[in-house]
Amino acid sequence: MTGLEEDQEFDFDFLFEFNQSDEGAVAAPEHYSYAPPSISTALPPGSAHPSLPALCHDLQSAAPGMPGAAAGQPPGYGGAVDSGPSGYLLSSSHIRPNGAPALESPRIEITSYMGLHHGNNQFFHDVEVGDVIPSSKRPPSTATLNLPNLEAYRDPSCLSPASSLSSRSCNSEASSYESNFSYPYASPQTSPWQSPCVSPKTTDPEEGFPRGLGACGLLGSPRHSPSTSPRTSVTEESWLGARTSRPSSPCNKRKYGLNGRQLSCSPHHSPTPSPRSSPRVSVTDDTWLGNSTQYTSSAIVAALNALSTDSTLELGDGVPVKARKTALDRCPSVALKVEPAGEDLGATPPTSEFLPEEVPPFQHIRKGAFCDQYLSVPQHPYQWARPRSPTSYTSPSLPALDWQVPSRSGPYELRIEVQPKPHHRAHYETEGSRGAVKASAGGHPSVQLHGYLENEPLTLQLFIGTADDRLLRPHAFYQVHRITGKTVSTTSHEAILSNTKVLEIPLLPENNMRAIVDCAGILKLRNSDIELRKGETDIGRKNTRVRLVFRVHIPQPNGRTLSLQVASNPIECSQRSAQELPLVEKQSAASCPVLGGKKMVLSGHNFLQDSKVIFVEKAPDGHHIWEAEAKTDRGLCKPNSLVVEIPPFRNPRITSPVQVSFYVCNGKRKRSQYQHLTYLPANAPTIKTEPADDHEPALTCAPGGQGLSPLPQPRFSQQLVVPPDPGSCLVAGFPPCPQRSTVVSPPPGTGQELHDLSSAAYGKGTASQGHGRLGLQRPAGGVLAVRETPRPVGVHPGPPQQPPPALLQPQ
DNA sequence: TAGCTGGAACAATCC
DNA sequence: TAGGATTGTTCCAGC
Repeated sequence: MTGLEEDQEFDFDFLFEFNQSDEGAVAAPEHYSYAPPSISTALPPGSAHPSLPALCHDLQSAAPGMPGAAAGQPPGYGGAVDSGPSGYLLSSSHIRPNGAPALESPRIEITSYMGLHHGNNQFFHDVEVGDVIPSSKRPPSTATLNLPNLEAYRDPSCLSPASSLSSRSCNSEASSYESNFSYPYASPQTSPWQSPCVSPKTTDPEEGFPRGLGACGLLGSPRHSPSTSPRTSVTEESWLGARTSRPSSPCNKRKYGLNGRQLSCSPHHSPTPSPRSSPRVSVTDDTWLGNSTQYTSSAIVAALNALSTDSTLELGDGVPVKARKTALDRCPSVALKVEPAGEDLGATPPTSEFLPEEVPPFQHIRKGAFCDQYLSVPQHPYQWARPRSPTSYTSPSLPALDWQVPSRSGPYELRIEVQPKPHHRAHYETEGSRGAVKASAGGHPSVQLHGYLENEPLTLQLFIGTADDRLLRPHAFYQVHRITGKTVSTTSHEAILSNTKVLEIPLLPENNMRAIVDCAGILKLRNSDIELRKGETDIGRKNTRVRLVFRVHIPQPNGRTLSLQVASNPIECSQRSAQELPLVEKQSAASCPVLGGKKMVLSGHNFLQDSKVIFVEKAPDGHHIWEAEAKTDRGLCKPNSLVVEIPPFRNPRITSPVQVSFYVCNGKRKRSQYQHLTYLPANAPTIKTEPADDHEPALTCAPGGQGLSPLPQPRFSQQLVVPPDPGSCLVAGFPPCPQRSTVVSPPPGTGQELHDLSSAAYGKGTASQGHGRLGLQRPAGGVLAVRETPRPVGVHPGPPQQPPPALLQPQ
């Protein structure tokens, strides 16, 4: 329980309410006991400048409580943000005549880094080549500060696949600093013009900038691409991916892909087709992601991030995923701190919000320099530029996207009123949009913030999150895609936060703080492109399940910002999977007497007459220690429902509830996600077994479930101050695997996260118990936040904040 | 015409 | 290692 104690401690200390004041910012670090200086230990000799710590880290990295974590993390978050940034920014804001940031001497590393970018950076290169944007137009400051971001952001979209050669090499080698930067030049094939940014559509004023600052503006994307491009999405979609033709797999899959229309006609492609020789765009990926930063200490990257004016802009791209996760993701928060405007990152309002006069130097840079990262919004009653109360909205720090944030706190609750359909075929960059995610019953998902009585509109953030057994985090292979058009009634903005595209939707008081999400599609990025990112450890194959993650940042009277988050039920995005894999959306029972025999109705999709339902008990290490096939009533089997008789548990003498998993199997490799069910001791009172529709959180959530619960009860009790959310646990059935595994059924957002946590812990049985990889934290507001520690970065020197892999890894 | 959709071909990868 | 099964990605066609 040592660990537990520590966690608990975190719980209370950890804040998700970010205080715009130093106090708040520092809070986290303090709790973590992070020693800003710790950075130095992690950073390369040169990078360990005192100033960096402040800039670089964020909360993410370490699981609080972990020794390693403590050492690594926080410096950045708290201290860094508050102290560092401001000062740092100030100084950095001064731009050198040449556009390079006026960094202070100690930051030699950074300076050099920047220099590299400047000189070698693809970004710059492109710009020059493209000749699209006069250098004069690019504010030096912007260029300097954003460079990393730009690059990162842009690479994917702008680089032509052709350039991949170099990228590949970079990838593989990832070794030399030079190699990184070299490819732009090295590869003659790289055609700056090809940048997706060139998409005709981009020409649209609205669309143009949005894509990311970097993407377009900074790139100065010529946009002269053939207007013929049929897909509007090109621009948007390409932002991330390497746009090109095919390459997904290591080899080009299709002959025609290279020769065919893609090359010749595809509007997406740059006017100047890239030589076949460079089949892959990966360069882009590498470039944008790992490129510049990959050779740099993550800390430096973070620092750069901090320098970046725009929180939304991130260096992350240039950083190995791992690093990115740990450092960059948080960057936003850090960056925000820097922003005086008082915009919170998450709620990041469009830059447009700031009036030039009002905008601090950086903001200026941010806005003027590059196009906004935000897409312009269609006319709508809601004014993005609508002024916000400066006093309350100044909180600079916001939780990184991979932080686990509760869905409810105090009087507020962010709730998904209408869940999305369990299936939504995502579209590739090479395809046209497949439309917005819809609700099962028709219409679209909707989200509402309850308990908010102010008149100020807020911003609802939406991004695509994972739906696996691990903690919720931005999905590496999917991005939210903004849908526009006549059929879309909801206005939205796009922003990029740590490599993750975020859709920002207004939550208006006049709409009861409810938003109908009819503007969000899902873009699939090629596995090969993502997997090639430095440090990316996730694999795309069969990783086709996502969740819509909604966040809102509520300004508090005390100047802090309260962040709430809720995740939808899982959504299967693969065409084939959606057609073939069984899917359990609901289960009529959450628990059953240990002797079994109880009938349970499963609702979902793709059930077959010969579908089998297998119950399994997993050991902490994930091994199945018991398996039993449930009897199914074939006569009652329908494509959307299945009736099974729960088999008796292997040990009829259990004295405490035991949670097991089960799945529907349609054949080899055609299994549903794990669902959960709790066996109750024979003499124990049945907690409750209700139809899934009832969304009974109970059962599993009952304290009695301790046996299964990976996490100490106290933890949950604190978090789950909230009544079980209907949409959560049991009901959400579908994939919620992890979530349900817990004994608690928290609200969709929070709960899920928590569940994940627990499940992870349970599954792994590792350190998670005590203070596993996750940091369970509790905001000042009393809300706990659980955060998954960053995935270990394979390639780079782990950011200082990185905790020991073992502890960090959820799975 | 552009955006959505459903379906399926083709190729890489897995088993 | 060969071959079938899967899965990912792209293309096509219809609405």
